[in-house]
Amino acid sequence: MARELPKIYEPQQVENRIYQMWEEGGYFKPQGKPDAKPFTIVMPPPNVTGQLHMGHAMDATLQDTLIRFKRMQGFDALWVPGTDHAGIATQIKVEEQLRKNEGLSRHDLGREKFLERVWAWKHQYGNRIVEQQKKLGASCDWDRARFTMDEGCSKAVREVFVSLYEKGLIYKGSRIVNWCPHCITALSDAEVEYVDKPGKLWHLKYPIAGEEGRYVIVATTRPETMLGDSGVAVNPNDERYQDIIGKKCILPLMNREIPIVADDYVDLGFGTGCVKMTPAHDPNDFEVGLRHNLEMIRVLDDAGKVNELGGKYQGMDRYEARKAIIADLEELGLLEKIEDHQHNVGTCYRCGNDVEPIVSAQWFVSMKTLAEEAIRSVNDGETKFVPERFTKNYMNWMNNIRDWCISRQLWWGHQIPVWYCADCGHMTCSREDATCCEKCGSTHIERDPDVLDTWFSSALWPFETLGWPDAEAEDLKKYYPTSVLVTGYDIITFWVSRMIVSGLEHMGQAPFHTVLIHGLVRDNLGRKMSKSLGNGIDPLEMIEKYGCDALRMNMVTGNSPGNDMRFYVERTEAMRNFANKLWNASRYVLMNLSEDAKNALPAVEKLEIADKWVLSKLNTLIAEVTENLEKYELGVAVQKVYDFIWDTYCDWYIELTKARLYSEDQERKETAMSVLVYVLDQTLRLLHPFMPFITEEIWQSIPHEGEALIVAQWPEFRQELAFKAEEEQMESVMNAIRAIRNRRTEMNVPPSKKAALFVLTAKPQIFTEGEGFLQRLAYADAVTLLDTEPENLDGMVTITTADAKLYIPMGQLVDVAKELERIGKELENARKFLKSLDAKLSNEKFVARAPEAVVNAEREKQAKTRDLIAQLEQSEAALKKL
RNA sequence: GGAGGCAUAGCUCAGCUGGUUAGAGCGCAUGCUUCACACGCAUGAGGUCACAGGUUCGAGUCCUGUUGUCUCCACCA
Repeated sequence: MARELPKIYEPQQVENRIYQMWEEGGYFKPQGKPDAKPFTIVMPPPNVTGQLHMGHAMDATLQDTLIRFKRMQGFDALWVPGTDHAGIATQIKVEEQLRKNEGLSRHDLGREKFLERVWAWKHQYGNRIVEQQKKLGASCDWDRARFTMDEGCSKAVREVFVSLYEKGLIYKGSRIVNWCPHCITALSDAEVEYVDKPGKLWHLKYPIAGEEGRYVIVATTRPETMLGDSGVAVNPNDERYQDIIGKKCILPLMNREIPIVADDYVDLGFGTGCVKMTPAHDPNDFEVGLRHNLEMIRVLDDAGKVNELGGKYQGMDRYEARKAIIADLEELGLLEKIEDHQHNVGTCYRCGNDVEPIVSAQWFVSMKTLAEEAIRSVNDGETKFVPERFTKNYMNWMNNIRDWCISRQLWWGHQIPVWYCADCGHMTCSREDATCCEKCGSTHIERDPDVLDTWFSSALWPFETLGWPDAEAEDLKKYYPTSVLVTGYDIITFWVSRMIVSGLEHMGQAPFHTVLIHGLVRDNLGRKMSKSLGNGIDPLEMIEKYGCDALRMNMVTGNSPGNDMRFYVERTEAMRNFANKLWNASRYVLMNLSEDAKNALPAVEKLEIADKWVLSKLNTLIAEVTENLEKYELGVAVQKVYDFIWDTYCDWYIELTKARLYSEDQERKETAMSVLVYVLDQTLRLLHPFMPFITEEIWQSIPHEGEALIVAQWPEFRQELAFKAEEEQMESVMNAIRAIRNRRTEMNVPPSKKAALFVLTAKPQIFTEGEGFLQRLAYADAVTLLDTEPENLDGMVTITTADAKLYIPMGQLVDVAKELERIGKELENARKFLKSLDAKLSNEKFVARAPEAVVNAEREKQAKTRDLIAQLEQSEAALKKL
């Protein structure tokens, strides 16, 4: 059992082996007893094209920590993994490859052949991200892994589309959509990134029809759209323009008569107060156009070039056309002025090109009624956000909901299940692939070429992964609704809110009761990690260098839910050091362990004060950590475990046991060993959700029952191990020890030299009980324990700690003046503190209203501080005599 | 324009429902090869908890305002 362990912990030697052991042991599958409550998490599916980044590391760590915690608590814990087909991202990736390797575009191959290529790509590379997640220690049930384009998900998507269509919640309509002329597809609102850019505001003169020499002046940032103008609008309350409302003006260059209308949309204060209306190329103009029956003239094609309605500008791209139009207007004297204008330009989140609002026929989900239910559900507390403030975020979006454009002009994705009849024009929307028109029976039908927005399938994730639409699927019945959803705040609207909507609509129940939101991982300057900045830190590299456990610890320590985190390699390093600390503490235990040692606590009578102290502290730790984890305060929980291991267990308890371990007293030695092993075992359990690998590795080496730590039982508070009194006594001993060390350091006493500090304690029994340990800790040879007060106090300085008095022979003081100064400072502090306590305690209101415990504590402090001051004064006086 | 976050030690951040003389990691200073660990041990320096008010016996913690900073949503031609 006591095997030779290397001095330095080497995660690389351990992690893969342990992970394999877990996987082969089937421990990632739900482990609950038949009556166990389920605890389910569905993993936010990463893109198949994805490369593991710090965001994934954060995501996975939090989820894995929760799952492992609940698994150990005895829940039937299930973590469902999967990947997302990621429409545009994947398609572009394969297209790029195609172009690079074969010089072909997707059109050269044709839809069917191209899709074969994408699938081939998926089969070759799609598992990469999964393998990378395993490096994070993710304990997902990989056998249940799903892909948003697999058969089951496709069925779910089809079912949802058709059923929403049948309910009239999906419709095809002309709307202004965000169009990317480079990617040649519509983008949802969320896929547009607004970038502040310097631009120009061109003031154009439109002649008023029939009134020679009179103009309206309109301002625009996109003059090329004037080709499609079908009106000019002013505010109905604008006194400047009352007389021209209802008149017409001549659209320059196109020589078209367009009406001047009045609409509230126009802001009196901006520009000239006259706005050109281009209903086909601006969302606001579109709305105004509908109200006033303005013509919809689309002048740009899908690639952003001027089309046949653009007169002589046909064929130019939008920027060329802009130049040409400005030049022409200037020549005609119709360019009033040009102003610099800073404005927010929508750009494609993929390619970065300016988005062009274009009117086109797209599919939409009517969100209004769906959103109402989603709002109600969260209001009723069926789903809670942690931290709570993100509820506002969610509500804000839901309350201002707009219809969701779900069609994308791509090939990779779920193709829209609608067929158009060439003969009667009817649309057939069907769960099965249609072979003929459902209305006229014609076989001249053609399927809609568009595919669905990737988020359309992601929105179904919590139930499609569990077997839906098969309502009888076992997993669905058992694990839906899921428990917690863990994700970053950046996709609350994209994803979380849409899952809530779909869960309520199709399952009749919100998909999870808690949404745990985390922040973004930023670089050490606070910037987002991104490819273009090249400031990303590769989690796999960190794992290779410091170990997975260290990286995971970095993700949870010192971070609170919803807040961003700056990534400091130093922190990972610190966590690596912590792993090593734990490793060596365990080595110490194992080295001293006898062959036949068992993991059982000795009888209470045999426990010594230090044992009771550590057990009692452990007890508190268990209660607190469990509570923190249940409240999703992972950062607080892990900090406590960390402190316990390093401070309580290593720096104090292990040191306290040394005297016994190296003594001849076999019984005392065994007691200490048993407690050492017991506390280590319990601590490993508490730490396991955070640092799964090293804890499992160590746990396998110490005496244990059960197969693996991953499925071991979570520790519980044990009333019989709460030793309040001993805990306090031990703390007082520790304070004395600290004071001794402090004196020694201040007096520059080298360890080899006796400091000749004499300790008298108010509780001598504490000190006499385990002589050995005090000596050791205080550099024993330098301390003499006294049973009674020294008879002659002359030549002694007295220092008082909470429960002990330290007598220091003057001769040992290196510098009397320095010591006097120190005492002076301490006195000053103590007097100040006492004054504040006196004031507090003489305040009747405080005594009357504060809880008794608080008042008593203050009284106690007051007494102690008085004592302290007296002792300090005594020392001061003694020193002054010298 | 609307909403929200953050502001605590040199740096990065914890601090739960208000209650010890405010904490950690890193960094810094001093000493230490003490028989688990120098990826270590010990000791220490360093903070009017952004500013101004308010509530309270009591505020880093709750409320209001100010300043700085970041983010989300909407997007004005």
